[in-house]
Amino acid sequence: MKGARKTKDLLYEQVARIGKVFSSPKRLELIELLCQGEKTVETLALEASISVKLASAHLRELRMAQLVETERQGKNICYRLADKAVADLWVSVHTLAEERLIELQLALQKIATQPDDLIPSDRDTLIKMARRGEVVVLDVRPTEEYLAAHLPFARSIPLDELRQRLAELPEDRPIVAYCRGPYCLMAKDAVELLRKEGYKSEHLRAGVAEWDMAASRQ
Amino acid sequence: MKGARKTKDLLYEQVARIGKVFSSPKRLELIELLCQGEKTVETLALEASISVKLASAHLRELRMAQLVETERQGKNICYRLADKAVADLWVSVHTLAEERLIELQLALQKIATQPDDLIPSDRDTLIKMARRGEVVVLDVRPTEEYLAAHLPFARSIPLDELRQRLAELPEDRPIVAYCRGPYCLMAKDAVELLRKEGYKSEHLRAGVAEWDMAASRQ
DNA sequence: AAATCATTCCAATAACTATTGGAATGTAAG
DNA sequence: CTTACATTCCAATAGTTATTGGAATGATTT
Repeated sequence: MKGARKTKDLLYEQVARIGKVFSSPKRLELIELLCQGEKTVETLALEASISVKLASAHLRELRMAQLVETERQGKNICYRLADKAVADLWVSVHTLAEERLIELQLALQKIATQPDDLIPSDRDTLIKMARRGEVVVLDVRPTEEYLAAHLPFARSIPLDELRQRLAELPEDRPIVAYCRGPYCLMAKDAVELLRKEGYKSEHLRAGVAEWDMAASRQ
Repeated sequence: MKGARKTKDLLYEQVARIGKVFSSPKRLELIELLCQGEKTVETLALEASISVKLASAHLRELRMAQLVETERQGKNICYRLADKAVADLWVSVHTLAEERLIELQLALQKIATQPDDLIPSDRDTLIKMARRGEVVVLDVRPTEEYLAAHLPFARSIPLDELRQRLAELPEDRPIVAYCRGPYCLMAKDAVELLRKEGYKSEHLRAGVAEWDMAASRQ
């Protein structure tokens, strides 16, 4: 049964191609960015704070593992996830990491804002309240990302416009801010700003990918 | 905002610890084995066709990523998955690999047995038929693995005892054999043996981990 | 057609990971 | 209490992967 061994090795090796992609912090960050919608190499490099060359090299890995697709748009090359299942796997991986790694839990606690009891943490209640206008769900990501996909009833004010556009937000209702996911700090910053300005505000850890995955699992 | 960059790097680095575990073929094989129940280092090394030392080194990685727990049992040390979510992630990873990688699809086709139309491929129907005794669901893994967990209504005959124990199987009903999962070749071998002996038989690609995950998702 | 721009390819080096041999640890059995 | 056994720890080497600089590609603009 020597052949069986070879066959198995081959199979696991193929699966490991996918695992390898998820083994580098910067690739994970790129995946999370791509979960927000398609982006050019330059944008990705900028958002992940790496050189364009390095981003290109990492994206090449993603491409070779068939996890992303590219499309030329004029001068630029756009990357997008090849399948929603890639976003789901990203969510599964970081969720397991959060469950198992104490170091990660501690690091996340540090960036958490004080919870606010007036705001529900469960999905269904939040949606119901947003529908009735009892809370404002606020997407603080860049506009393009909001346009690509957003939570139900969410309103878009990118973080860097928030200070100027405060007037658009009602002062009498709580604001639930969200961004790209638990490792994106924009929502945290938004909440801090809003609280300083006297708003009742709360940070939603989930981003669109996390929300979608939770929704499709019910 | 220099601190934000550092914080993010730290977070993704933690998640990558989990990803790294899934980036080595041998570690994946060990995870799949551990999905079948707890096992000693020696057993794991033997089943994965690697040296005990190498197995120990890989298991150390799993332990450091908090994905497995150990317990001393006399002379031996037993490893087990720390959480069902680890098995789920293994299933998610190999499922995505099967969806995206053509090389893997081709390799799996080679080891697939001819399908048999009499046997349903969907879970609910299979269970219903097994309950009524219209098919025999046969677990061909070693007995301990069957005892740790098995599919509903499954009967246990380990592959290496199958030839001698053929008499236990009814000749008039189809036999659906399964083993550890899609990369385990035992069920395929069982089906080939059974067909040679005149039985109607079919190979179920899913193992217990795949079945459980599919069940909990409905 | 030349210049510009975004991106990739190639090659080199630095940093990490896998694998193996030998020594150490901790348990069990004589 | 000595020996045997299962496993891990440590150190060394071979093999991969990350990262960067410079050249090449392919599309747009002048």
